[in-house]
Amino acid sequence: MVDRKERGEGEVPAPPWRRSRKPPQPRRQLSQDLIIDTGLRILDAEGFDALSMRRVAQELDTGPASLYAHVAGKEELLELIYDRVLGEIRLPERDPARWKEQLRAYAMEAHRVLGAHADVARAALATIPTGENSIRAGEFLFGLLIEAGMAPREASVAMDRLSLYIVGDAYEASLHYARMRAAGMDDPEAYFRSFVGQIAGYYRAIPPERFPYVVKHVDDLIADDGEQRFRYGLDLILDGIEARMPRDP
Amino acid sequence: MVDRKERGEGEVPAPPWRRSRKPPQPRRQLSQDLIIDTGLRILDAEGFDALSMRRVAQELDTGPASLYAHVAGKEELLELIYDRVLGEIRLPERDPARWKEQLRAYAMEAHRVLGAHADVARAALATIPTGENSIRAGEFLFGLLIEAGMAPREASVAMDRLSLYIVGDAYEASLHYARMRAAGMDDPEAYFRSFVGQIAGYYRAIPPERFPYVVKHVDDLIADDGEQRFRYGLDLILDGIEARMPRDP
DNA sequence: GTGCTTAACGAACGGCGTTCGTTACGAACA
DNA sequence: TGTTCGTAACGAACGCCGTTCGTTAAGCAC
Repeated sequence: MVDRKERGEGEVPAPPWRRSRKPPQPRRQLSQDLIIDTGLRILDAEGFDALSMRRVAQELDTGPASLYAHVAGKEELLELIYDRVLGEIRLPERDPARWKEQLRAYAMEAHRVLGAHADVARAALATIPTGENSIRAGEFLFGLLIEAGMAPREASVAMDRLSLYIVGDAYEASLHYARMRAAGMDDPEAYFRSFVGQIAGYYRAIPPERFPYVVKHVDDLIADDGEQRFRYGLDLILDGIEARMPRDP
Repeated sequence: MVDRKERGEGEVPAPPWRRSRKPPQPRRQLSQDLIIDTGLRILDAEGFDALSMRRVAQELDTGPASLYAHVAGKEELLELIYDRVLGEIRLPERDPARWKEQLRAYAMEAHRVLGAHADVARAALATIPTGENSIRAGEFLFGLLIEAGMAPREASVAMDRLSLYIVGDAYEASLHYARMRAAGMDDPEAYFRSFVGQIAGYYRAIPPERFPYVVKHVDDLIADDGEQRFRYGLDLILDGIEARMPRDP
């Protein structure tokens, strides 16, 4: 069956069972890095729910199957994206004398980075920290606590709890972010006000004889924003760690 | 190809265009409660990923569409299940003099309940607490802190951070549970040992010149189990709160 | 130039949440 | 008692999803 292409009059179409010899495709060059970048871009721009293997593939002008040569699956992709974001965390030289200050600075920096890539936190909690940057952060925290005088075994748990707090808070924040997006808004400020208003209205409507404190202090329940809450909880934890440092005061 | 059922020879099937007048269906009686119960049962038995609208419907011998008369969608179903589980938390009479003790007991009780329904925590973080039982718990914590002398505005944040810690920890634990299930195991003890072994092996294989503390103290990093870690972090937070109670020391 | 490894790919599978339009039950009403 | 009617139940379908299979073709070693 010869198919003559290009302006031959009365061109006979190739029979359907004869698969066309493929138009000259340039064959995109994929790589794990490229896939991670693309995934992160989608995550930032459209949110966690929009991130799918198909969506990534589409962005790269290919089919979903092509990704599997570079990435084991969606879960691994999420872990890789997470570790890439962790790489944005800047770590100072360790200075054990100022351990508390440095621990706070680390937490705020991590909080900032996870906030900048809001939905990455949704991938974070699902992950066991085995990436390069994850270990890098772990070494920093672990080393800092040990050098400050804490026993390694205790330092391990303290580091773990601090990390859980940071990621847990970021996760919660990302859910609000998702709700905002779902509501079609894009100004966090406006969303915060509308959300807080809704909650306040709801709380004010519940029976005060059963839940007197909640109803009475609605305004206090919604007073602080995410940033202030994060700092408060962070200080709780840091003070607790300080109290456990040997020979501190 | 006629398949004649059960010894009635040559039974003529109804013509396809004549829709059968419906066999006498009892028409199951659905209800929101029944749906929540079923969902929780699936969650406990098969895990978060197994919970789907279709799976719930199948369990109730119906189609997924039938559920939507009682439940707005999957998200609402998850919130309802979560609130139901919160209902299992037993709350004591408030005794402000023993606020710290009661706060710890609450945390351990909540931890226990969320542990008993492992994957519910996966639904919990995604939820904004508006359920009856959620408010009940909030009223308890909020009231306890205020009666113990904390300003309502600060009590609000402290309660929020404590709750985040409890749920965040449960969420993390549930992910390990899911991994265990995915690995085909069903003994948490055995899983814990195998998991810890893997992590230890991995950490021991990383370059010690770059990550000296992590490599040197691998054994300390994997020493404590989830229960011990939870208590440690809980005490960090409670001590921090105590330090902020007016005229306490 | 030839063989071989392997990235890229098209198509399909089974599952998902949700919606649409229809059916028939049971209560309200005549 | 007979009829109407709101609505729970439902079957089917839509448009997604993650992943796998088998094929194709590009680039490299020889």
